[in-house]
Parts: sequence; C-alpha cells; structure tokens
Amino acid sequence: MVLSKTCNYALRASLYVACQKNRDYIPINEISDNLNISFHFLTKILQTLTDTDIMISFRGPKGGVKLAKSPVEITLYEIITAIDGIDIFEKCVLGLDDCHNSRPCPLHEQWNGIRENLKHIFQSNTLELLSNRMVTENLRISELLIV
Amino acid sequence: MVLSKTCNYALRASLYVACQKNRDYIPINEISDNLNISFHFLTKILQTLTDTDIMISFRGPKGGVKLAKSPVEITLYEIITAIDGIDIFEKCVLGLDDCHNSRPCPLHEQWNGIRENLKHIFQSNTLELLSNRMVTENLRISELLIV
DNA sequence: TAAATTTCGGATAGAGGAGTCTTTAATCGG
DNA sequence: CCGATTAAAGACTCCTCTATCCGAAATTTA
Repeated sequence: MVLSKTCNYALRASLYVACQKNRDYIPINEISDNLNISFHFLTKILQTLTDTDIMISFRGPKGGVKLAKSPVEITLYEIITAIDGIDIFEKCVLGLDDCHNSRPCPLHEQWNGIRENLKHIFQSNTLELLSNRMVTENLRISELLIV
Repeated sequence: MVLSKTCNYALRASLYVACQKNRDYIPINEISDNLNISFHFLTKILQTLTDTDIMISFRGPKGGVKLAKSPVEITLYEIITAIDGIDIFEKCVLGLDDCHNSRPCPLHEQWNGIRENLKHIFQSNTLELLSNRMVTENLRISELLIV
C-alpha cells in the first residue's frame, strides 16, 4: 500500500475529529469505537499527532483530542509526513539514493509526474474541505455503517 | 515508499538482464555484483520471478537467469504485481475494505486518478522500451558508476 | 567419474511496523 | 478529600519485511 496502516488510521481519525464541529475535546475511545480501530494503538498514533502540533490533547474527564489549529490550515500532506515521513514524496521509484537529473534512472521523468500528482492531491485537500464534503456527499471513513 | 525494497531489486535486476542482449543465461552473482545487491537475497527474489514465469533459470556452469519471453512482452506492472501484489493498484487510499462508488471515501474520486496514472506508467513501460532508452540516454539502475 | 559452477530451498536472524497492556498522572463530580 | 474517569507514557509482544547463510541438487567441463 502507498500509505501505511498507521497513516490510514491517522487520516481517518483526523477527519473524524474535523467533522465534530462545535465540540471541544473528543475522547479517543469514541474515535476508536466509531472507526473500529484498536483504542491503545490509536492512542499511540494520536500521540504522534500531538507531538507534531497537529492536535492538542487534554487529560481527565472531558478530555480527549482536538485539532491544534483551524481545519482550513491542516492538509493531508502534513498528517502523512508526520506519520510516514516524506519518502513517498521524494524517493526514487527504483530506490536509487542519488537519482537526479544529471544521471537519472529510466523512470525518473515519468515518476516526477506521479510524484507531483501525489503531492498535489494531499497538499490541496485540507481537513476543512474534506469534512465539508463528507457531510454534503454522504462520504465515509469507516467500514461501519453507523458513521 | 511506494514500492518495496524487494520490488526495487526485482525491477533493477530485470532491467539489467534485459540490457544483456545476445547473451544467454546471466549468472546471478554478476547481477548482484553490478547492482550492489546481496547475492543470496537477489537469488530469492529471482526465484519468485521464475515461479511467476517472468524469468527462466538454469543451474550449473553457464547457468543463471534469462527472460522467459521477449522483453517487448514484459511490463513493469507484471514484475511489480509478482513481488508486491496488486494492493497499490487496487486498494482504497484510506485502507477501507469496500470503498466503491456507492459509498466512497472522501478521496475516492481523486485517488482513482492517481491509481490510473500508476497503472499506466507501469503497464506502458516494457523492459524492451526501458532497456533501449537506457543505452541511448545513458540512464542507470545502480548506485555504482560502472554500470 | 570427479571437480567446479550455479540455482534451489529451507533455516535463521535483525529491524521496524502493528498492536496490547500496565502504570502513572491529571481532572472532575460528589 | 475520595473515587471515578480519562489521557500520557512506556514496556512489551507479535508479525512481516529484509537480509543472510548453508547444504542439497543439477549441470557442465575436464
């Protein structure tokens, strides 16, 4: 898969949180229940997102996580690189360490195109954009029907 | 990374073999030396390619591997799916199991575009095409300068 | 037939990703 | 203040991917 499982979970959890407008902190168990993700594993993933200033967490009753800034400012690219790093956006498709224009691999030019597509799709989609579309178009981020 | 390391090695080894026209079987140690890949590991990878009828192997002196059919007929797609499977060409980018048009994820439409790009770039590039370009355009498949 | 070359195939081990569990700390309601 | 609730942090397990190693089998050459 292009994105790791961990990254899938991070994106879906972030979208879930973004959809809960007018609420403050969202408990992690609510997210893990609704998205059908292991609670403990999700806790770990969200910890990474708070470490990278994408979310803010709060302990105790009425605690949970919320977005650290406006969903308008959070792109999928930011979340993906926080979890999986930048390799998929930067590395040579054949794995060569210094594959640049002066002595490229046979796929160099064509892969640049794909790379730009990937960057564009993830950089242009913000949590705001997608959470709005989710409501109006009945889109989903869970296998479960209830969400 | 989009492709696994194993898959990188498989592609580079296949391209190496494709470049050796007018030769019969190519010893695996020659390939591993020139591409700077562990001999034992490459052996295993090429075994998968022979199991999937992309290459033919032959034991003993003057043995090695060669392409099982004309390089015109071997696409990168074929090699990639033999090693990594079809997940990158088929799975939902958010990892949802049954993400189809009737109830799609928020990225469904846009990801279909990327998916088609990926399929196209790997299905349209044959070993013949790329090995020819490697010769005429001085392209490389190894970190080493000698290849 | 003996020696050399080469792939085959199974065993093994390390690294990192995926997932679980426990303890600790903070906060709130009563 | 006490007990319940909730997240943080870290230790731990499991599994897959990556990589290595070695003996066995096959083939050629002399």
